[in-house]
Amino acid sequence: MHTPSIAEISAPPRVTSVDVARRAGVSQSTVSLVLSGKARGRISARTEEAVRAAAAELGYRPNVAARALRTGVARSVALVVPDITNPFFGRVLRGAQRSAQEAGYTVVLVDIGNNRAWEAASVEALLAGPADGLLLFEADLPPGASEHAIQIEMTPGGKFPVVRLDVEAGVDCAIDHLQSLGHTKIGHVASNFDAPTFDLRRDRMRARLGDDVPTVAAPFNFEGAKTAAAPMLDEDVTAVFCDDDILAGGVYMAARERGLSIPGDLSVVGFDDLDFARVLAPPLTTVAVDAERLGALAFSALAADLAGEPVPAEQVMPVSLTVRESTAPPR
Amino acid sequence: MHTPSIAEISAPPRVTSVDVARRAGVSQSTVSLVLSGKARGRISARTEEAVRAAAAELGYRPNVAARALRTGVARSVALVVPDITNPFFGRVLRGAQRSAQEAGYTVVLVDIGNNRAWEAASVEALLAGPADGLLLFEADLPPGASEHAIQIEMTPGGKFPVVRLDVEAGVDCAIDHLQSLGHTKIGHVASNFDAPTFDLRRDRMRARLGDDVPTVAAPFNFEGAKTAAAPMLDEDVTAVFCDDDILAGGVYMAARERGLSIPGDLSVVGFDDLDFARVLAPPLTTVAVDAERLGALAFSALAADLAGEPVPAEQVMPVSLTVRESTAPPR
DNA sequence: TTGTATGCGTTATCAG
DNA sequence: CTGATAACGCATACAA
Repeated sequence: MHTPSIAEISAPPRVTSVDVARRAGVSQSTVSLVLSGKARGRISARTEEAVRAAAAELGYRPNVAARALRTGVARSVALVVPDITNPFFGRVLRGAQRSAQEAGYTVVLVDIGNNRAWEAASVEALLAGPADGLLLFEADLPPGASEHAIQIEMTPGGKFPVVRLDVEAGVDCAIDHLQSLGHTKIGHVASNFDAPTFDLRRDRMRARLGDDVPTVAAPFNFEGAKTAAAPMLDEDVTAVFCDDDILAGGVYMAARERGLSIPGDLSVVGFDDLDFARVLAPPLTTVAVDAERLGALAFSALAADLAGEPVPAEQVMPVSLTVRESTAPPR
Repeated sequence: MHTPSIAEISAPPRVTSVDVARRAGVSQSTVSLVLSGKARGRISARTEEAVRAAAAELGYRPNVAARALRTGVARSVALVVPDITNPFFGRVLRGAQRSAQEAGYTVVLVDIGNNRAWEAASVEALLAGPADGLLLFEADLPPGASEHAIQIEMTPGGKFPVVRLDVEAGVDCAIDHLQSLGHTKIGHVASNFDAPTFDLRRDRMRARLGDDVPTVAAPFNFEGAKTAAAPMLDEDVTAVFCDDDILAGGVYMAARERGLSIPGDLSVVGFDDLDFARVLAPPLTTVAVDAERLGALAFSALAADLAGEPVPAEQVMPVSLTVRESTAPPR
């Protein structure tokens, strides 16, 4: 029976490897050896057992700061996203965290908050931080920021390996679907956010439908997308492809305002398959992507890089079209 | 002109305070004094200037691990949330981060992922981590996990101060609104997630409408909420109050499936005012809460606690009803 | 098989 | 006003 003293209760009972050593009747280095798994064939089973027991009894937890200082690695990576308020990035983060946890890593999130001014400060904080590597979502960083990074949803050719969605295939299956329904007048509700993934969408749309495909550029929120998309509804189009489900939501609002019915008067296709796509009326046809897997894959790539293993310059993840009720033949 | 050597480019140019000292022609301790702002009246202005200049030229960045080891504080806090995929928590995180950044803190996110099994592991990782304090959203932690914590959306009386929304006022204004419209038969679409904030809603509903208020308990996703809420639509109710907008989304889906019109056949009120509430058809009347401010307030409380300042046992934040088009008089 | 000694980069105490 | 010097807790080369 162990009766904790007042001191133990009120002060953080920081127990160190020295405490464990004392308790187990061995030296501190032995404790370190055992607890970092390097005891194989060096420490007797009996001693090892004693050390583990002492550590457990004392509730020993290695001090990460000390370990990081000594080894030079923090076993932590940073994930930089444009807007954590967007559920898509939440999923990416979750995937990265799940994968990281298995590898004994911690991922710290840096939310740019769609705020360019903020970005500098965020990155600053991050650089000062103990991240061994970076997961950059649609972000570039000052050169020299870190040796190890993976870029997500960027175009290859830069300094770091990239992991991205097969955006071209996404556009293709959306357009294929619309065309097979009989649509010939298709518009593009594009994102006004300057990121390579949206360039890819634009280029693919033009490749498929010509350089003069009707286009509007919309901001990444429902209200803004609604006003930006409105002019598109006056164009002579029977269907629109939206760069993102958020933008599609804006189109729904604009259509409602004008008394246009979806899909009767206008077919709509989104991108991402966010949760709310199914509660829209009618449920949105959209390009589904596995955001969690994207995050997990990005982390794996970074982990490999940190371990000194080779990492492919580009990995692309498949996407697929989820057909719901926002698309129908033109009338 | 400084021509970087190969080594400087390929290896992380980890510059330490010793390097700065050498460059400035002073001792390392002088550098430390200057750069941690403790130079007031101890170091000459000339020396201080020289040190700063050297630090800037070299791009010096204090090593956080070393600092944490020496001082025992990491200037970092952890935020534990049930589900980062929910935009609400994204907003809370952003608020906390904004506030933390101003105070020179970093916030690391721990996403429980609605996964009870995962929770233990997450918490484990977190405890090993360098967090000075904890922001716990709807979470309890093993006692002794940390000395310093703030609980968010919990009931007071526990070990830690709490910051929460004025849920009772939220329920009240929702019910007031519905009653003033003429509704007398009001149902409750409750969350089946076991958290104090939902107990509060339930209790308040009963206080207002009697213990036999028609109730269903629904899971926190559209599809699940839809099936759980369906039976409610067979009840003799003309309006429902939903514990959350997500649940309200489920009600929309169920209503659509049965050919019920909102608000004609059924008035619906949500809670949280998530972004998608406005793109629903019709736009959702809901209790608006300032999630970012909630996060910011929670961090401030924790910072005060860490600084040894007193923290109120409970802080409650106001909410307000946003009336849109999902509510109308019963017919 | 185990223990001793050393240093990671900082901060902080104390002499000078 | 400034410079030695001693920890902080851990990992590891080397000695025993």
